[in-house]
Amino acid sequence: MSRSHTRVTDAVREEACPVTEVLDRVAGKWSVGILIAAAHGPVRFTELERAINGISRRMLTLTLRRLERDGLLVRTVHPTVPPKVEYSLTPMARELHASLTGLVDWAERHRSAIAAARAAYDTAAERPTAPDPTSAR
Amino acid sequence: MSRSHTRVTDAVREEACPVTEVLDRVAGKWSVGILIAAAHGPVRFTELERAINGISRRMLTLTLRRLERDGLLVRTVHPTVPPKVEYSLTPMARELHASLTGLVDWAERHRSAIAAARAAYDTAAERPTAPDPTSAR
DNA sequence: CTGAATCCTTCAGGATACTG
DNA sequence: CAGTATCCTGAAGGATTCAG
Repeated sequence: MSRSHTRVTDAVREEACPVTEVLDRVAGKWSVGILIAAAHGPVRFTELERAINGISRRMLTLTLRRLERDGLLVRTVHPTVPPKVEYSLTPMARELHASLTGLVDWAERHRSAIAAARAAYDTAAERPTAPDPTSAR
Repeated sequence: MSRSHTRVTDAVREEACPVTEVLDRVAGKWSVGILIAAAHGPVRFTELERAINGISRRMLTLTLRRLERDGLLVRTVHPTVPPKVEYSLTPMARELHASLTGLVDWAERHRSAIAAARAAYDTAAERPTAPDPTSAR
């Protein structure tokens, strides 16, 4: 390991602009979903599992751990049988909520526009050299 | 390929909640950086390359293409020598700007708190069974 | 109910070199 | 200047199984 491959890269990843830093911890495919789902009060593991729609048990656990590690979630274990674990947002995470919903809101508003742009772009890409329909059939 | 591996998964990825959709296009390590950098007017390729700090030429190109494809950036080629290409935000992307800066702002405010939380979490993890120093040495 | 462990595939992304 | 092409590695994430 460390075959002169991660030298400057390491420094950049660790030190780089805050931009990268933000996304690095909200970057997961499920982080935002979980944060939003947990916004309206403590949520149980299974609740999240069913609320998120498509998440695997593994990824739920992993993402929860990461969010907990970064101080965005607090994990409360109720020593009962069966076990009951609740996750809630920290104050820090609550501050993030506005931006997050802003993001989701934006996505919903422009969902179709984006799909259209995508389709248009892809269609154009399939016609590398056909900008002149005047000449043919 | 397609060994009954991506069936339900596909449907989920394509159709799933808007949450996943948002992040899927802002998810890249550099997308947000580029969007913010381009917020204050048309930006040239090289300008971005030097502004972003750490991005490779390849990733810059790829990310630009993806953002263009999703209708967040417009690419304007000035047929000059040497070539000059400018990227600017679409109105749609401008609406996103507030949330994005909100995110970055949040990150800067809590950068140290997150680092601390992380350190604390990791430290705790290294002491699986030592919550009681009253009993020993 | 709430995970942890293992295996495996895909893909983002870095390094490097070449081009119109 | 503004890319494109190729190679390669690590990390993300899905499926599945085992456990307290």
